[in-house]
Amino acid sequence: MTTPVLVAVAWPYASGSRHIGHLAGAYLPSDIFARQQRIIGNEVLMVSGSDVHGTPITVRADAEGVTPQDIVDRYHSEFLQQWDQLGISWDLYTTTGTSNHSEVTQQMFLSQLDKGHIDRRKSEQLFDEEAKRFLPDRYVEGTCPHCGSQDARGDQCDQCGKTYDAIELLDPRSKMSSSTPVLQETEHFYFRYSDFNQPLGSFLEAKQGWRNHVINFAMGWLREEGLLDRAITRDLDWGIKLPVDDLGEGKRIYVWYDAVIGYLSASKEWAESRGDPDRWKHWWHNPQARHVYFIGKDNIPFHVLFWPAQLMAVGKDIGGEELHLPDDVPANQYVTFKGGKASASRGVGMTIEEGLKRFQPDSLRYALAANFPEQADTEISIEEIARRVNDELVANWGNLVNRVISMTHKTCGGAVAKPGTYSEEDVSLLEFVDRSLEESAGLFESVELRSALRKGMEAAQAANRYLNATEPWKLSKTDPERAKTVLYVALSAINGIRVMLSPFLPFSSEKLNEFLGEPEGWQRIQLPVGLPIPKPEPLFEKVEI
RNA sequence: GGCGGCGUAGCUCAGUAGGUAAGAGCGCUCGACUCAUAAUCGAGAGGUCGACAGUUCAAAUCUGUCCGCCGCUACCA
Repeated sequence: MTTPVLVAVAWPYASGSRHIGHLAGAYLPSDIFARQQRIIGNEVLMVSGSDVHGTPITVRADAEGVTPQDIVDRYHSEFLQQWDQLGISWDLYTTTGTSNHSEVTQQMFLSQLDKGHIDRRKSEQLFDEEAKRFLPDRYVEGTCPHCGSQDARGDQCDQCGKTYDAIELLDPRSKMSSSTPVLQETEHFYFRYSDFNQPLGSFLEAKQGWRNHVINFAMGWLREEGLLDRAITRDLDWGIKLPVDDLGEGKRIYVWYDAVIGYLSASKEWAESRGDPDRWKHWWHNPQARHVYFIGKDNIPFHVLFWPAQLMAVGKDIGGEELHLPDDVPANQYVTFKGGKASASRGVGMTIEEGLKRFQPDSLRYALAANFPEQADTEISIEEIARRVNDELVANWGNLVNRVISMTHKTCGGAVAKPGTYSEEDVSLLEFVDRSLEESAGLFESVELRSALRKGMEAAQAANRYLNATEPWKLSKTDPERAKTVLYVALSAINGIRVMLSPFLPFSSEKLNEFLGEPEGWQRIQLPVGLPIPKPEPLFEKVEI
């Protein structure tokens, strides 16, 4: 039975280059999971896109003297190119800048407004008169009201660690113009997240098998003070227009309300583009569907609390049925470099571009997958990646394929030879491979990708061990028939292992598919006798650093 | 400050409901092999499981305190 699986992937912010941490946190795990789900026959819809709204983009645009759209275009095209190079298999990678996304966002907004889950409130905010802009906390600095530190950030003091509201800052300064911001009243729409504390509690309590840090974090948040209502509009001219004009000009829907809506709007866009506009309902109006969200841990509140609340709040207003809530949110923790969180802006770690410059895509994918921060923050470095590539990927899997193909040419004339009767060790190896396939399938279900990868590598190791034990290079002289059987078994093992590794290593797997054929399900299939095997060619290059 | 997490072999990490003498991969040492990108295979060395105290017949696993590190703390998303 096939299951419709929505693979929902965090929307990268088109405000700058993304780094290896983002890759290991969301984009790679989602792709690996999606590829495996496709092989086992599930109906995968994998969507994401560039998040084009938000203050950092407008600030950057101002700083460079270009338009926000220029910034968005620059990074969106950079992302597209990198996804292509990395083999990220989106069904749709779009942006939040489409008219479709605006429409869906406005539709949700109106529904929630109509149901009373959105209301209007006035507040006083810091306003930069020079830049003519209301200032998010992050763009204000000043003197800490607690410890007197001179350069405290707008929402938290790095010196004493205390948090506060930006309007409490003594001697506030705008980071945009260095002028002194003034308090100005403004009115905004608020989403009444507090309406959903109870339903969210029930929703989360019913969840089984979620990662500890995800469920702990969400439950903790609810238990502490529950969700507070949050303003979902801003005084901006960059963002989705409001579908009502109650607040006058100069207001836009704010990014963190609309970005998560991208999962739904992208699903609709995908359905529209394939000429089947209602197809999205197969995932969103289907209780049998499975929605898996791939995000970094910084995104947990948005996907485990805010987004489900927003979905609940529309009821049956979109498409006539309730919208499917998240089934699993296997958020990854952080990849760290020299103990610190990766950050492109602070120059910690490596951008995706640098990673691709140094390593082949499959090599980078392997090394990161082997180090996915699924349980805890995981330390990584260029040396670690190179080590994983040279001492594991090349030495174990790459070498296995190479040595077997090479021997197939020397003793079987470059084609799969007819095997004789299997010995005990032959059967035992193939059973090991088949068992590994089963076990890795289970690990994929629980999104334990690191362990799933290990299963494949263990099988490759078993095959290497088998070769050392059977010594087909000697048999070819003493017992050619037996040598052919051994090589048949070894090729059969490879035929199973490559299925297991293919979600992780799409490019090199494609090379194997060229002669072994596309995987037919999550299993090892019978190798046809006489199948031509191409000349050996290393699957992966060793890297030097 | 509050909340969450982490601290296990040289490195990167697993350790499921406390219970056989603490695991894996890589590295290292020794040995085997030579088909293979000096790759592979075997054996071995290596840890008072951050510290201290407690619960228990029994704790890396539970409790408390402490030390160190990281993240979040709602206007970064």
